[in-house]
Amino acid sequence: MEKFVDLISQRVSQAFQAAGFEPAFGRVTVSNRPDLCQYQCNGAMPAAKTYHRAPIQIAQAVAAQLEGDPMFAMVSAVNPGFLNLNVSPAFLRDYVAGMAQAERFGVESDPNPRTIVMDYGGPNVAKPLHVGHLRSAIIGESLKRINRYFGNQVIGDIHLGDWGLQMGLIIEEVRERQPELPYFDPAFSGEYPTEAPFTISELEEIYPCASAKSKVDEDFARRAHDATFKLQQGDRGYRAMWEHIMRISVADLKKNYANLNVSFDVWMGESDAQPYIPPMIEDMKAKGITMVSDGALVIPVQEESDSKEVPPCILVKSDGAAIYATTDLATLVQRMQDFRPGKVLYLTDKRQALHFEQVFRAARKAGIVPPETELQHIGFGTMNGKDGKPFKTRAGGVMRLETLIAEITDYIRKKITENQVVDSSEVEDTARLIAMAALKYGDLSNQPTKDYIFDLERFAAFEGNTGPYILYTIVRIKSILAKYPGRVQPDALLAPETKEAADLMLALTRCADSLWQAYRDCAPNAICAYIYELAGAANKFYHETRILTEPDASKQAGYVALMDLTRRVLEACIDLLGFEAPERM
RNA sequence: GCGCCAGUAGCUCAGUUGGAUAGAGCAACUGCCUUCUAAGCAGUAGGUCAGGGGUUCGAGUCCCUUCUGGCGUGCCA
Repeated sequence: MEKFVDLISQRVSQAFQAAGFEPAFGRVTVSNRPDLCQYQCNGAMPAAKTYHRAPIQIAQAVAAQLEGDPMFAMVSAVNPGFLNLNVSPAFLRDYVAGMAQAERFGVESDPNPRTIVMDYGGPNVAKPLHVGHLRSAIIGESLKRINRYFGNQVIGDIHLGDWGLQMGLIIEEVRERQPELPYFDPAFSGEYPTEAPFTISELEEIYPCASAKSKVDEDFARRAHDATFKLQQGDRGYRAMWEHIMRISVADLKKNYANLNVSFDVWMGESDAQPYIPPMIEDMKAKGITMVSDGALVIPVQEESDSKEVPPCILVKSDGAAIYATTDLATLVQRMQDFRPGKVLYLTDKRQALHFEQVFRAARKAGIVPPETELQHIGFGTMNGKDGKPFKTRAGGVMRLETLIAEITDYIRKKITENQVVDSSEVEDTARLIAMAALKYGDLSNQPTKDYIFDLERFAAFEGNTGPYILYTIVRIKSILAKYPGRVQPDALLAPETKEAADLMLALTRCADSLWQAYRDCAPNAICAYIYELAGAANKFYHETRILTEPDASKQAGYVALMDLTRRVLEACIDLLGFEAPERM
């Protein structure tokens, strides 16, 4: 379906043309003065410049063309040259009824869908997920769903950090603790044990311990580097140890992401890209785009138009080892080969912006991606504590994601238990759903690129602009629908008789605009802003209209149809954000 | 040093290609539950849009400049 505001714009553009002006001036927007009108067109003012006439005269001429049009209930030209518009109840009703019966509310897909590889999550194996991983997971999951909604084929790849120095650190630390293990015996030629010599919780303790040690103990740091190198050279024992680490860690990661309702289609990692590195580097050398600088092999990526200095992309460090840029490039080679994507979208902390700029330029120079394949990096901001500094536990450490989720869930569980609306058997599931809504809405309602302050009590509050408020609105509607004895008939919608009904319908018509904006700008926050507006309109209507006691059956059916469509739109939107609503709360 | 991002109500944030009186929420205060979930609704109060200059009929929005904060700036990821 054509967007509601576009239909109005088209009509007003015709009127501009009929009055002898460029139709392009007829663009209509949602009114910023809802007390005066529903929609406005400001085109008469720029047109005044072109045609050397007073803006109010132009507005009046256009208004005259629209006189009596069934689309509008009110058209007026006001000083200095605004065109104020109200749509007619019948026109509004028909559009909303069309939405109710259309597939996906009449929101059109992208006419040029692509295959999109999304790189998000990015956890390191053997390190517990912490709050720093939250944003990538939440924003990534939402963008994946939004891109799919518009018809793209999206492949979500977790891109595990499974090949860097941290693997050497872990291996070296395990060796210090258990030197007798066969993995460390170069003479050992038998089968390695199938059971890992550590559990997930031991593994999670080993890494921070080794990492701290490497910062004070130079000799240990050097041995960890050696271990990393040996692993990368394919040492049999180290490889077996690495596989243990991977198996245990990935199982734990899957569990944790499942708790967040975040999923990936592909569980590949840095290690999977390794085989692509040597041929890729040979190819780059053959193309003559590399050079040796300070002992490292690099690709210069500085461009004439740069206002800043862009350091070269390092492929091979002076010690002969690969670096993350190398791995990212090789991963790109792999992705082009496996998926032929039209777009590769990366979600990481915004501090990596320069790194991706370098990698993208190097990839273009090396011809790894064709010109038509888009490379995009979305750098998101940091999640800060109430003090405005990166979020920490009270003790000053990094907070684990599990802990954070448990804290929010506890807080919510306590509140819903006090309210006693939810059956005790449903408390746990309901608390989890509300906690997810609180956490995800709290994050997604901010612009992805900005830092934001995480405040448990604010996010989990049941009032104001929060996830729980949205859920509460849905639950209230569901409650009415459950008590309504008849069947919901989308076509029973009636033209609005009250301001509340008209405002709710107008809010519903804006669904497509918000979803498109979220899609175009990679901005789930546009959906949050929209459903907050829609939920507000729904609550006002709910408050002003008695539905279940309405004696007129056709009016009642109309109200129910309106409520049901509102519920469906809200539920579709929160699904795109990655959470869902309970039956009661 | 250079580059990028940010600065809007006490706090947390919106603010569409430049449009009318800069919007929400929280906190504060005031109303509304014998009636579909009051986790709601209605209202009051709260602003030098960091400062200064410029472009424009019109600037939170565009340009210049100053200040403040954050981040980045070749061998960590």
